[in-house]
Amino acid sequence: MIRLYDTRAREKRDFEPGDPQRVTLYVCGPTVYNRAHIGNARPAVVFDVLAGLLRHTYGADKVVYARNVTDVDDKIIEAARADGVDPATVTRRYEDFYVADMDALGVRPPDLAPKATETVSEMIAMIERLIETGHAYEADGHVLFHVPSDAGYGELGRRDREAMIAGARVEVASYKKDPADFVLWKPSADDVIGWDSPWGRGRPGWHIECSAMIERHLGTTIDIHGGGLDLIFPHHENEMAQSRCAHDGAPLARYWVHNGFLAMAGGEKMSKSLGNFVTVGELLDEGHKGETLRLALLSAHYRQPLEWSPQLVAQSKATLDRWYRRLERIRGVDSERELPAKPSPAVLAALEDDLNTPLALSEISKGLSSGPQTPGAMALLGAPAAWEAVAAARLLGLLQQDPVEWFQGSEPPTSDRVDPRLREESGRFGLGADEIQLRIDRRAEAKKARDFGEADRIRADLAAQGIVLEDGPQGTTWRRT
RNA sequence: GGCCCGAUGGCGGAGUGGUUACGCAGAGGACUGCAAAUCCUUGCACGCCGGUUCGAUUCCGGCUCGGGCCUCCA
Repeated sequence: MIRLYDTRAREKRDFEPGDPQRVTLYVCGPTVYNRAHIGNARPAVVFDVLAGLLRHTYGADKVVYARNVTDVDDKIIEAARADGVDPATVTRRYEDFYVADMDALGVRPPDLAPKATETVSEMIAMIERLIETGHAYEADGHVLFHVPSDAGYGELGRRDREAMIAGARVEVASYKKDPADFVLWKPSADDVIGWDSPWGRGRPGWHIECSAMIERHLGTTIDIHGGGLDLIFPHHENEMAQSRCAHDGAPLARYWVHNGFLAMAGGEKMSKSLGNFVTVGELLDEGHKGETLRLALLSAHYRQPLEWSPQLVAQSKATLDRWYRRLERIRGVDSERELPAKPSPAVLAALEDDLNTPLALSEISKGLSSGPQTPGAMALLGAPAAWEAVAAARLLGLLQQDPVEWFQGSEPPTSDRVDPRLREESGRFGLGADEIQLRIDRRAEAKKARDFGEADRIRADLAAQGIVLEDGPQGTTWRRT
């Protein structure tokens, strides 16, 4: 039984889907006008793990996971104007970056990635329904949702009317009937992207986008709606209100799941507006592997704050190095010897308890250490616990690579599409495998001649280029640091 | 100001009314020509003040500190 902390109930609840044959998950995706920072990647990774768990539990073909792309937004319009291009150029560019960045982090593509610009007619239809039922009104070219018309408003963010009005620091537009009313549709000037509508040429407000995309692709009431903590109010509150009012009171989602934030050194939230962020692309360009970043993101419980630091990344790398060595050992040298296994029950239990990834990771560590310690013996003898730990790691999107590739791979995942040859020439990847083997052979000869000075020189020279040699019973192996 | 979180060893980070987290780093040992890796051993903890209890890091209250939302933001 999966248990999830439901933001609306403010407690962990047993998860029961409306229809186990079709479990629906919707997560607010990126607004594509700039590069994703590592904090933006947290929900993508967290909900990727949740989707994986749901698929494991209900069957891969029983889960529908949608993560939208917001490709119409005032920030996009600004960015396009600044670059002198049209918005579609901006959104295409950054959507490609987003897909590549998430792929590097091992985030499996969602089943559906609906775009706001492709759902405008549904938004208009939903707005019309809201007007008909008295929950929205047209004013001064805008259409606004009338908050007092919805008795349930405020239940997610736990805000009463006074609090909302007191908190509204923004100047209240004169055309609003109530200070809490929010925009469903706004007019577009001639030189701004827009669509024809019963209220003139304009564009949708942010909140209606998600409501319409959910309705179209997943249905009236979905099982889980996810996103970052900061979306609770106003975004999700508004989404919830719109959908409920457009659907005769049917709730938008059975469970609301929100991830906590990443902080930078000093504990302050990482955010675009504060400028204290590091992008996924930058981290990849520094040579960090996507799986390392993924492990770092999963090292804290998803609702807890997580301070991003070089130490966190280094620690994650060290952990994965160890795990890959164990994988190498339990598997032996022959990759064909992989035994099929189910994820270990302890790891599943941890994940089922509100996605307790730190505990899950700890169980994986324990599992990988179990069984006979002789190379290859586990493959022959079974060592079920170790194999179950491997399967569990893979459920989390870790240990996806071949160990040889992990340690010796010359092609770190990269964000931009740079011709690999250019990087090779620039010395970026250092020595090739053949050259390294040549030096190892030369060192072996020196060792045989008991010329340890020369042997150590070769080793030190390689080390300076990021190549570590390890002498084992079967000879010398190497890896990149 | 309103609402809401958090505070665990050198660091990261779970968990629990009385017993072990786990990982990283450190120390000692084994192995090694020396290393690296690996294995063994090992030290180090529950913000402060009260309360409940036979017993609290764990429950309750208060305090302090930190953070988030209330405005675009994952």
